Amino acid sequence: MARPKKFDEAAGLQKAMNVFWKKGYAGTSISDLTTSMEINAPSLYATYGDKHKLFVSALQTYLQSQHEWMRQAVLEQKPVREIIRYLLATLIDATLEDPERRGCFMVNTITEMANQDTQVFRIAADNENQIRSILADLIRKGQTSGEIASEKDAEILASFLFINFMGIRVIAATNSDKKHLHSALDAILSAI
Amino acid sequence: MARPKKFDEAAGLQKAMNVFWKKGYAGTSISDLTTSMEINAPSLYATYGDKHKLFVSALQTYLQSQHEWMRQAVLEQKPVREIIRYLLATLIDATLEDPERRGCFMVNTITEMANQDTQVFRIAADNENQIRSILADLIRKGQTSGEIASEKDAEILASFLFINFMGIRVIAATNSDKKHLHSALDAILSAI
DNA sequence: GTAGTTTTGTATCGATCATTACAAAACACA
DNA sequence: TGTGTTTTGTAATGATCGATACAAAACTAC
Repeated sequence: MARPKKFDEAAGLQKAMNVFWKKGYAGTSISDLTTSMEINAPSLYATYGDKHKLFVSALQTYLQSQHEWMRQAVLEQKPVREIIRYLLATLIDATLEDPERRGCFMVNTITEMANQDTQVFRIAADNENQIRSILADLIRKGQTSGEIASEKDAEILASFLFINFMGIRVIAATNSDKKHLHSALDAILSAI
Repeated sequence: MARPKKFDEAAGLQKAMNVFWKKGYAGTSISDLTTSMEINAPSLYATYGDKHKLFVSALQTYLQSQHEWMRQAVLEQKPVREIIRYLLATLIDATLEDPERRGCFMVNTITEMANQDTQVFRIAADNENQIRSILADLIRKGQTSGEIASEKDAEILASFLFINFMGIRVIAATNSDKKHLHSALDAILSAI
């Protein structure tokens, strides 16, 4: 019935995500996006809406893959502490191995816009709740199996872990000392 | 010999800092700055250089006050754990009480630009070294006084604390649950 | 007062910003 | 082979970007 699209919508969104991730919202121009996505501005607007809508879509794409990865890791049949160490260690390694050192797209977005963009603020708050919930479940699992002292408050430990997730993402953007970062994991785990 | 300046240079820098802190580097326009600083563009350029130079000056102003505050706190004649708790608690409260929820200017800058601006990268790395050094000294003080187990590695504990400083600054930008954030401090301190 | 120096205000620079009008191009279906 | 529909490419919109040219204004030193 009509001329078909020349590009893959999901692939374009992925490209957009990578640009926003690297340069931030304000630092990314439509020209940056059309160049990277290899489409024209009218196609971008027709397909993804305006810049802000595309940004939100890119962010949610990122969060989905992030959550999926975390849920996968949590399902593993391994000691809970090992899972937690794996999560933290993988965050460090991923950040250090990224040649562009982009850190965490969600953290970058929070620090850039959460205080000025209510939609972004809600997404960030929602993300925190989801991840804290995953972590709290994991800790409760460790408590029922006896790996973690059951007197401890799982919600608080989850918050503590979440703080360290965020902190590691920031530090690893400027500190390249892999050994040093990994050794901090021992301190983190000692609090659990 | 000449017409004197109508505005206070240091006060203008402070105003600029507050704007950059809230809106970030890319998100701040020269117009935003001249409006807030109540000077004209030519005065801004003549006094502070270009936008990037002004930004770096603002960031260094921020870091100086931050370091001064921390060095002051560390000098207090109180138990080391109390000092650490005070530092963390004050960070939480300051972030929550800021009506603009700007978080930490250094963290915001790292996540916005450290991967694209070598000067900012160096400033961030230098800041990390300074703060980690202050924290390591504090921990060593606690070890000589017997408050902290001397088997522990002071440098690693300092890194651990630094991670939590950064993490708290990010979280407190979107999570307003003061009680909850404060209760996470117990977990942090339990690792020391 | 006058000369010399610097800051100020105005007005503008070319470049780029996000967004869109418009028409040619490319397909599906008849 | 048309007809209808949607995407594409080009080109442009007004607005704003960072940065300055220029001259009037404001001060000090003489």
